[in-house]
Amino acid sequence: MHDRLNKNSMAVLKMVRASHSHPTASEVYEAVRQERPQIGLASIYRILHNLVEQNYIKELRHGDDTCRYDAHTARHDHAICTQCGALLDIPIDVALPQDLLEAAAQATGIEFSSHELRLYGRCPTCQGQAVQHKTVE
Amino acid sequence: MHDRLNKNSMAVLKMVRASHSHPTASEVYEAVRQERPQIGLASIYRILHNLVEQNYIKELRHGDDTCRYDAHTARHDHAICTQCGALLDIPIDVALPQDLLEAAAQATGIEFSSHELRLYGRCPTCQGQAVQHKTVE
DNA sequence: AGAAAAATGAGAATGATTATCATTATTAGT
DNA sequence: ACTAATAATGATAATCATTCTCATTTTTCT
Repeated sequence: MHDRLNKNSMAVLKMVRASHSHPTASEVYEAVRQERPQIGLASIYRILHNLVEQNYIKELRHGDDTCRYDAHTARHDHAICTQCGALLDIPIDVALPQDLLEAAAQATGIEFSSHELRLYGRCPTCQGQAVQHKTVE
Repeated sequence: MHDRLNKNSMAVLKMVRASHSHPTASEVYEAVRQERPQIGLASIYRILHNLVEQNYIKELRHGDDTCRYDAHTARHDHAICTQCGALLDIPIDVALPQDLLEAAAQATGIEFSSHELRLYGRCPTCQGQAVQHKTVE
């Protein structure tokens, strides 16, 4: 565990930071290959795990079986499309009442440290597709 | 797609309902095998998917790579242990202000239909273990 | 009963992730 | 700078949850 990042790690971190679409390990691999063609997929996984452990990035999981990465490490909330599964960042700060969060935590006995709000519904793209679908048929 | 459940499906549903621990497909398989020893794992997966589709149960996913099932289909929130990954139901209704949810949905453009609050922190078991760990060492 | 349709289970296939390990790069001590 | 020790790398095999395939069995309908 070192503090300083080497070239491979820097390339991975830069890629995740540049992407706004929560890339998967494979997507990171394909993008980083452009700059560092000799890098292996195993290193991508290793480096992503290290970056998560060192808090440079966060790991995201939802519906599908691949996990995604996000360089936006500050606490924020997500919207999940019930049709296509897309995971969107909620771009505003949703200030939930602290007392409600604490009451909920107390009800389970956990030592409350953070939270996330998830909204479910059809994303703008899928709403558009649904309309188009109807008019076409 | 039928309305009526057959014996295998009933056995699976009963097991998921009886369990309070969000069982995985393998756990359901092992438990259902006791009553119906000839059942195959493929059927467990098929039946679980059908039950989800027919809204008898819900599928849950968090940190690990296995998906879990829950017969508690009413909207409710979860607490996730940051140490062991346990997913606990929050046993009270957390009434978040509707206007905040709607504002958040509007910010992403999704057609808001439901939501889930996730709390993160150490679960009671892990809190206990941490204390024990310290006194032992 | 008998034909058609659906469900079943055994095992193979898939696909993301992890482990292994020989090789290469980096660091530390002198 | 020179070597010994240590860590990082990448190719490939292994793992494991889940899905697919398909021949057989069960159910449904008449």
